[in-house]
Amino acid sequence: MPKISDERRAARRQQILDAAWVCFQSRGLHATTMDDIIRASGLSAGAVYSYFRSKDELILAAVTTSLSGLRDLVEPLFTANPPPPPRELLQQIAGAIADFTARDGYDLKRIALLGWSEAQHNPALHEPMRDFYLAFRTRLADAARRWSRTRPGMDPEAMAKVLLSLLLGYVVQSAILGDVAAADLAVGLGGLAPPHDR
Amino acid sequence: MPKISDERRAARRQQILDAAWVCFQSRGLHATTMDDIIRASGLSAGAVYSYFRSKDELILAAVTTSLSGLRDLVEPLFTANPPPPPRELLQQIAGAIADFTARDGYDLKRIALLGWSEAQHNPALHEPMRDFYLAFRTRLADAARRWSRTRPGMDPEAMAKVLLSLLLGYVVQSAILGDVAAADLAVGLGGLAPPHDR
Amino acid sequence: MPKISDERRAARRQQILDAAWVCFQSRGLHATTMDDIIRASGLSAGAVYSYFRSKDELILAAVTTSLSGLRDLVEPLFTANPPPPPRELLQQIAGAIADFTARDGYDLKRIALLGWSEAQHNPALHEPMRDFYLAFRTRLADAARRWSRTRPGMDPEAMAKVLLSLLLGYVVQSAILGDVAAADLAVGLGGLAPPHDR
Amino acid sequence: MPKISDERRAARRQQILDAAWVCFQSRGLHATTMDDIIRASGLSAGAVYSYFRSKDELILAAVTTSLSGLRDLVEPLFTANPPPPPRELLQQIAGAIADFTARDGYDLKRIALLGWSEAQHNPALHEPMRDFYLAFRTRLADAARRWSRTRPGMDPEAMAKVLLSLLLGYVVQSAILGDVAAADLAVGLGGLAPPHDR
DNA sequence: GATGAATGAGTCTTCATTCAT
DNA sequence: AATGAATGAAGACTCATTCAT
Repeated sequence: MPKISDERRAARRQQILDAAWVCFQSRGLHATTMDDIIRASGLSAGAVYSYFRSKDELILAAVTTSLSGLRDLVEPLFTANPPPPPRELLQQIAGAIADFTARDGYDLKRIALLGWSEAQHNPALHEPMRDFYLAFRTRLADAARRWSRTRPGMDPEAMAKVLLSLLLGYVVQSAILGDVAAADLAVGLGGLAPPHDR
Repeated sequence: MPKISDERRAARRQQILDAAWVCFQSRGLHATTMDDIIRASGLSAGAVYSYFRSKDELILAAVTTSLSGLRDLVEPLFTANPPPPPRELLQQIAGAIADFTARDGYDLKRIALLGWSEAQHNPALHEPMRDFYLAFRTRLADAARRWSRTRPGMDPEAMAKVLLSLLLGYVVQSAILGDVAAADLAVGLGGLAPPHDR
Repeated sequence: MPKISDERRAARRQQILDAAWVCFQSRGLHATTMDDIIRASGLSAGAVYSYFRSKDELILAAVTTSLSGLRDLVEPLFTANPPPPPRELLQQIAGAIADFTARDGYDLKRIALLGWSEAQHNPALHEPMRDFYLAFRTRLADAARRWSRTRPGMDPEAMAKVLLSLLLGYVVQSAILGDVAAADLAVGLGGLAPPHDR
Repeated sequence: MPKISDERRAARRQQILDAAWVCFQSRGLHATTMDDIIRASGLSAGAVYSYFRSKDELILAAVTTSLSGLRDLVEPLFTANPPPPPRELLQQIAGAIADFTARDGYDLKRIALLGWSEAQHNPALHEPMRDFYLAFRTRLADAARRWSRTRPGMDPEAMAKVLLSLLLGYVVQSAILGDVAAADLAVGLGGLAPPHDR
């Protein structure tokens, strides 16, 4: 076979990555064997290893690819000026996460947990993940800063931390309990916060 | 009469469980070998296996023990009548999680991620975990219900989902970004919610 | 099984080493698979790996063990005072090498070639081998120095180099052509050297 | 008519062989992968395989080519009539081996060890090698026979074995200890042999 | 003719678990 | 009851070779 085109190469890579996602999701990162992925990808061991040097590299690629896919989905939501009010923005992002999930048959929410867990002991994974969530939180803080203009005295950083927690927690709760909808966040948030408490 | 008293047995079990936690935390659930745990526990392979039939059983015990430890810590916070206002309760629980973490040198927040991840593919783990968080959320809904009395029109179930998300997300964010304090939740929550958004 | 005695451990090690020698000799260092050795040793993979951490370590042990075995056999030949004349010493050492060979069914001469070859690209092997042959040559130079007393003007270092070459070359020639006896060295040496040439 | 001229074919073959030598020397026969050679040769896998059917064939060609290269270098030394005296001939041959070594950046002495080692388990390699050294020794015996005319009672065959041993051992000692010069052989030989011993 | 992507059998090594002593 | 040596199935990865383009 002569030199393969770049698109073909990229397509093969994606084909392997997709196979990996499916396996990772159904068996977990470590319980998935290379053989699982190889079989699922429909390629040979050698072919898979010519695209990804090791299982670790495959895990890294799978997680970072997923991260950047999520970013592409969420990024547009931050361009509105002025930003939608907190609860609406929250619902939009949570909705985007849920949509991403539906795509291609694997559940981002469940897979996110795998990545977070792995990142605890895998610095090569932790670093890009940290960068991603930091950048994400910065976006949220930007929005919070603009909300705060109309009502001073707020702490945009803390608001961003709360918003991010809400989203991350939504993912966890969905993965474990499975009965949380994006809309619940907005609705539930309405009942909390001042002036009700205290 | 057993050659080894029940207390001694329980102590041995805990000794193994502690060793397992330390290993799990620093290496991850799957990357930790039984040999790691055996060595860390200071016992022999046979001894460890006489207390836990398999690695899976050890993982299960480690996770459920940790879950019930957390419950014991959080439970008292729900007994106050009337319950503290949302933001205060939130901070108390988050504080308890952080305290639990500090205990014994292992970080519950980081370990929680391992358990959630594992539970995605381990039904024996998923079930008790689901039960735990469901019970936890019920507690939160109870509190929400009582808050709602003074101000009707709220949705206690949705409020509980938001509170739980906030707490779970706090754990994730702490584990990945590491710069979130229990107090941030209360502060940040103040800036969100009505009447500001719309 | 309780703790194994040191002798038993050493015996097991030797058992594996013997199996390795047989395989190495008949298949070569690299063409021998760990599975070959495992099967030949009559133990399990895990058992073999509990005695030798890797194939490289096994190769190293096999070669250095053989080297020190040879040393033990040759060392006594250097204790005679005064040393036997060159041709006699040569024949004694070559004879010892041949004897070593006969022992236990593997041929040191053929195996030596494997070790030399491997040492070219394996520093961990090259170093002890270099040390061994350097020490060996020092012994030869000591003997040469004593011969030189009765007839000055000789160069003991060069004589040692020649003697060592003769012995090493005897091994190579035996391994490749197979028709050289220890006695040939002494006989043939008689025809060379002054005053005949020039 | 072939698309590629015979000279071009021969040049390509040599190009591959050269690449192989460089790889073999620096990594060893087995540790060198076909990919190493392919890359070093600057050709494609298919091209290399069109010149050599297998790695074994490449190894065989590399060794026999090297052997015949050495023969071409040494052969002229045997044409002198009468032959130079033993020590001088020895030094000339050893010098030729060293020169061959210097050529093209690979060291025949180190590579010879690889070939000898491989020949132990590779009959296709052992046979031509045996033939080569046998022929070489015959040349040496011829010379010895002529030396013996002036001084009867010598054993030309044994003398040839000693000379060959000396040369082979010189190669080994150079490869392992690296501090032997061609001249050492002649000098050292002077101190051995009768009438000193006995 | 040439290319180099793909193949897949085979290698080394690990590790949960057992059981003879 | 306790020990820890032994087991062996399985996993990640390599590499000589082929063949579609």
